[in-house]
Amino acid sequence: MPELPEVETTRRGLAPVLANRVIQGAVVRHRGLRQPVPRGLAQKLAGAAVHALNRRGKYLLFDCETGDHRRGTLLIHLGMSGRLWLVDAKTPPQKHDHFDLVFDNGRVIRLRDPRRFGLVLWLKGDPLAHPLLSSIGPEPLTADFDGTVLHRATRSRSAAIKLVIMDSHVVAGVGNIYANEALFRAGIDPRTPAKRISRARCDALAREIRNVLAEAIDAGGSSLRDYVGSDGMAGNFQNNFLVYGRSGEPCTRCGAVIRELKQAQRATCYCPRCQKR
DNA sequence: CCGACAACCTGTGAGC
DNA sequence: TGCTCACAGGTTGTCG
Repeated sequence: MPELPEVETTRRGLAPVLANRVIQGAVVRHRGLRQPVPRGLAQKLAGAAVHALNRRGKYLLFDCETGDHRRGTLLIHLGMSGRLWLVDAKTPPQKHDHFDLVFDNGRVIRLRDPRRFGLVLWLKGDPLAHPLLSSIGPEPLTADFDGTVLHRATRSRSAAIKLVIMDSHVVAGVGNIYANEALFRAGIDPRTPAKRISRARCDALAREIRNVLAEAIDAGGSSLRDYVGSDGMAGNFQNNFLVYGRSGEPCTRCGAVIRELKQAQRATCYCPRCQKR
């Protein structure tokens, strides 16, 4: 399931499949995603070459050149329950298989998304200028993001730090799990008002956000083929969660009992002893 | 600008 | 076994 590390894992798994390939066609079985899948998308994609597969936050960007030599971007977001599977053209679609990208070698990238919070769009021109992407914050794994950036972005925010690092306009791609994990690693109470966090602790938090995301990508990367193949999620970083899903268990660092509460209707797990305001 | 909250949708597991 | 409820890895829009 799709947090930034899984999206990146998916990207890395699919990129070699796309290299030097032409899209033969596309199949739209259900247009009712977060936004309607645009009419005419399949015709637009037929005959297009994919030059690259990029990622921005949790969005996948297929950089395409259509049959009439126009540049465009197929934008896919996996929402809460979306996955991309690599299958053969003859594989029968199952329930919730809403979209296929069919390649000239008979391989198919298939989107399965039960909850339909995902997105399939066609963007003309500069994709990063599209409203969905233009206001996204810095990529956490590039030099665009560090403690200085985080400190500046949090000065006006009285909301809890966990909510602020999950705000995609502050930093791209930090979801519920990794927000919890990064705050534990940085020793910060998730309820702390963001503006009250010192420069030094912003440094630590930015560093731990980067660390946990990078480690998770490495863990997913160890079983790339399985993930993008047909066996579903094969990353193993879930074994490395230190707080998420561990309420009631002893903290791995200090032994105190991990607690759970709700912030904006999302589960927050934290160690009451290791994490300070 | 900021924060709180509802909305979108289906599947799953717990509890009765 | 079956019902109801809470909850799930995300994002956007609205309202005060």
